[in-house]
Amino acid sequence: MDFQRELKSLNLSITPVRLAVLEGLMHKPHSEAAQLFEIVQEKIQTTSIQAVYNNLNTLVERGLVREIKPKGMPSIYEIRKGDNHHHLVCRGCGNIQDTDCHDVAPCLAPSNAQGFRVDETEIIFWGLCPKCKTS
Amino acid sequence: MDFQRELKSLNLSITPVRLAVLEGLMHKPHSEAAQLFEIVQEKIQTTSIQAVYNNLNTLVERGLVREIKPKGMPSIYEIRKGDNHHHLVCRGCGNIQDTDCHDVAPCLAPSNAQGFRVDETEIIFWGLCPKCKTS
DNA sequence: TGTATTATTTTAAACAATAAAAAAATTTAT
DNA sequence: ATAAATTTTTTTATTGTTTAAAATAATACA
Repeated sequence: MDFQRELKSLNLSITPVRLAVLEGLMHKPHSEAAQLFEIVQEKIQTTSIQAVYNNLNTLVERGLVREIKPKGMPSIYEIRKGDNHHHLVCRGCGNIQDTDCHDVAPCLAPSNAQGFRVDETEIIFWGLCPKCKTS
Repeated sequence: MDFQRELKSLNLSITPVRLAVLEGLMHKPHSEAAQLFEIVQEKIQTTSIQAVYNNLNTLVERGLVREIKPKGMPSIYEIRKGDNHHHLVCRGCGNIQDTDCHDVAPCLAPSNAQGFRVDETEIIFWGLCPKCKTS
């Protein structure tokens, strides 16, 4: 994925921190800000968590990154792909997995939108992952 | 709804604060903790927000109350009903509305559970409410 | 009624995220 | 290539939400 090109097309400056955030997300999807900060820090020792938050926020605003905020956990982030996938979240250990949306319809249409203009459907499947299931 | 009976069957003490929290939720669903605190305070002037949080947490644990945490907003709470309804959330003003689940299947079955034992499907429809849509 | 348990109050603290402003880097236009 | 304008980063501080801990009070149970 050519992040430089992506950034340029969004009129965002190409900076080392920004690229490191995107590469970090590419490499470790579902990372939270603090984890990304550690990853970025390996490349850029002088960086700050504030820079990570700043970048995550602008990238989310511009639609390049998706933020998911399961309750009880800090926000986690992933590169936004063209697909419409959802998430499996383990109540035990917080492990998060992608799961494809098998049908577009239920994802776009609430049974009664009550006048809302819906632009996104967020689905979280809560449960226990294979490991936590047995213990 | 007989909250006293409900609490008793869960082996929870029946206390004024706890009843006021439940009545508050009954009366104003989708309230956040701070709002509930105000409501409870009208009846019990000496109460604390900590008591509200404590009670919300135990009620959520015991399954009597549901917590929804849309990103960018504090948790909001509602009495858990037998149904499997979902939520419309306005990006503009934070307004939250219930919407029925028109089909059980998509709510229970991810296309690929990857070994997870799924026990709940949480769906948030994001968009703009009628008011925010026009402005 | 007395004892054990549970809840409440109070005070403090943790945690996640945002705010603001100066310094530095990047982009744009010359 | 350079200067000016813009954007980003760093640094420091702060906010907002929620949790923690311990003493006090209330409730439940025998």
